[in-house]
Amino acid sequence: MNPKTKGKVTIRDIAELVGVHHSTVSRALSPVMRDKISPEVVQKVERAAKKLGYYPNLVASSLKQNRSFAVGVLIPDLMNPVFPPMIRGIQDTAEAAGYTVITANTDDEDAKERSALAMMRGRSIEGVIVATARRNDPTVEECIQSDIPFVLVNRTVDREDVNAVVSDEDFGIRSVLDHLVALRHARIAHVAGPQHTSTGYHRAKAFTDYLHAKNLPADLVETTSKFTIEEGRRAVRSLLLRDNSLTAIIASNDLLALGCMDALHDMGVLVPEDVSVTGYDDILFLDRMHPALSTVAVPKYEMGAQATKTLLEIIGGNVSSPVVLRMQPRLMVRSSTARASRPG
Amino acid sequence: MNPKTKGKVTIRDIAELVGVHHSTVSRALSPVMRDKISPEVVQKVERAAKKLGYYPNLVASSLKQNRSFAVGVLIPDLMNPVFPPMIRGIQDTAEAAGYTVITANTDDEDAKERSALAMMRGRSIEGVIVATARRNDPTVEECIQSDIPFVLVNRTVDREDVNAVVSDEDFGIRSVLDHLVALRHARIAHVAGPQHTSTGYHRAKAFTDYLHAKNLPADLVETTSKFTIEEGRRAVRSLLLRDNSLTAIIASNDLLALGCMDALHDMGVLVPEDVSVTGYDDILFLDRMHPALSTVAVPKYEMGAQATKTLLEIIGGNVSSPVVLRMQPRLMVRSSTARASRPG
DNA sequence: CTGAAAGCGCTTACAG
DNA sequence: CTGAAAGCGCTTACAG
Repeated sequence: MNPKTKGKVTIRDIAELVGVHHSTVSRALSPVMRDKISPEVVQKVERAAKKLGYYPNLVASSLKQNRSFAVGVLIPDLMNPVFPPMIRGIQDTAEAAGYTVITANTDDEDAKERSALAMMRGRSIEGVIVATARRNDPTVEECIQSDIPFVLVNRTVDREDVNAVVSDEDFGIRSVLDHLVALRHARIAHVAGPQHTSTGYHRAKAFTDYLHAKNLPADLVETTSKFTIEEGRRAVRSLLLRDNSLTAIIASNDLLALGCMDALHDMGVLVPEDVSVTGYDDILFLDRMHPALSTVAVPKYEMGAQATKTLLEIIGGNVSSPVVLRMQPRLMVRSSTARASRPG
Repeated sequence: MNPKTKGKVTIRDIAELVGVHHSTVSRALSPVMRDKISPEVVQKVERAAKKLGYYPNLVASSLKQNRSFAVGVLIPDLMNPVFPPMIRGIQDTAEAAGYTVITANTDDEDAKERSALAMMRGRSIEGVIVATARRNDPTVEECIQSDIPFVLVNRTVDREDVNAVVSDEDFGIRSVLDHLVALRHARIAHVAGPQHTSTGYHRAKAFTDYLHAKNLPADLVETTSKFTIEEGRRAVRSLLLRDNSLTAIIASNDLLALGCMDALHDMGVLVPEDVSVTGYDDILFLDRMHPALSTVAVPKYEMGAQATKTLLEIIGGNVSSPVVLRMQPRLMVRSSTARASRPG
């Protein structure tokens, strides 16, 4: 049962027990080399391995093969509800391919990002999935410089020669605007996310582009410095101070939208009777809130899974030229949006 | 800038550049061995390392030292909102001590649990934090057998010679019952969690113990097979079929409570006017729901942090005798509980 | 089909 | 204070 404590059984112990060279044991245990070994020996080795409670030492194997079968993931904060589904998608896909994933939280701080990447490089990760990218990102530059395979997810960078899996922000924002316009809203505001992120930037751009195309005013934009509830509160107050004729607010993500609803509630403004509010991402439990937040659902799990598949292909050398994959998001109409209180 | 691509710079490259033996480089780069090397050499080595863009190969170092500076974490599912804060507590604490964490989802399936542990052992993790324990758990037995340092978190096992960080279930359930009794509830039901988990079991036990002590009936207990919303729905229907005089339901966790509220809503039973409902854990956004769920808050981040500290101490050889740490939970009264509709 | 040898990049007693 | 050697547990050309 427990022949040697501390899991110190090596390939040499098996070799000794079976009476062959340890290189033969190595081959017998390797799925790809196994067919070069006689079936009887393979069987003996397997039995002995089981009997001794052998676990292959992956770190020795990594060192020799110069592969770690590990990938890194950089996210801002695990506690932000957008990420768990994305990471689960990454983990499931990586694991199915025999890879381990190492996740690090950067809190969107440059120092943490650098040290996380350094740690990952030290662990010889074969590639990295980056969910923390800013439009101009030093970490991404480092990956390019150092030839580390990487795929961006959720956010991307301005340069277009990289692999990325993002949501189609333009489509998402247009769906929201179509919906709001159909509800007769004319004074629509935007609580924009940080402009150094592709999500914040492209959603804001989609917003103004749409309104300009329809000859509607696009002056009601308040930019935030972080995708947080607090920033959402602040933005709404500032917006209402500037112009209280607005009847709808499109927030750049759900957390900002939640902050908007909080502040509106505090000011006695009713959602959706007085003002409609929308979010983006479709995080957990939005449908149970009061009012239930209308939002744009992005396929978080699938994005993680897809990014991982792409990364694994790059690692495998199937060097498709860089491509950004735009996943189609879906408008979720719930009860935070209604007919405009003051139709345009 | 980029002297060698692919991060292949080794200690030998530095040695060559500086003109010393590679073992000297190793010493100069090691915080603990550094003082055995002349300051000038140390400086030269550091400069050369920076110039060449050197990253220490942690896998080689691990192999030699037989330490990996990595710990494993076993959780059921990252997407269950109880876990992200716990894992963040684990990651922050581990990282501060120079450790990397590898997380695996087991979906409470035995096969996944075993293969996850096998993978972690292969990666020479120095210890593991287990959030998936059943009261009688083969994985825990394996850790004991194999002398793998481990700490349980959230759930524990029946045997008491293990380290565990859990919430004080008895205290938590008593707080809820005190609150409900003060609101004049007399027919109180319990939607119990799976009895093979310590949380499900101890919360149920606390429930019946309390009522017995107060000479109140404790017959309204419905046991579920999983901590899920669906099981919560099912349990409530079954409970109401058995006895519709109940005025309050204590669910074993928040997900079950959410399911209870859903089913009650579908049946036209008002919460809290007709029936009060409570949860356990205090997951994200409960305060924004409708009605806001009263629950027992457990310090998830702190539990993760504490479990990690304990694990690191065990690894360090500071073998305090096994101790289970019971963190004090806190009753959060919100709007899903109110005065009994039919006082006892 | 199998063995013997070399080596992945480090660390660390052992000398000096 | 520094060098030379050995070795962590594997894998894999090279022979046979």
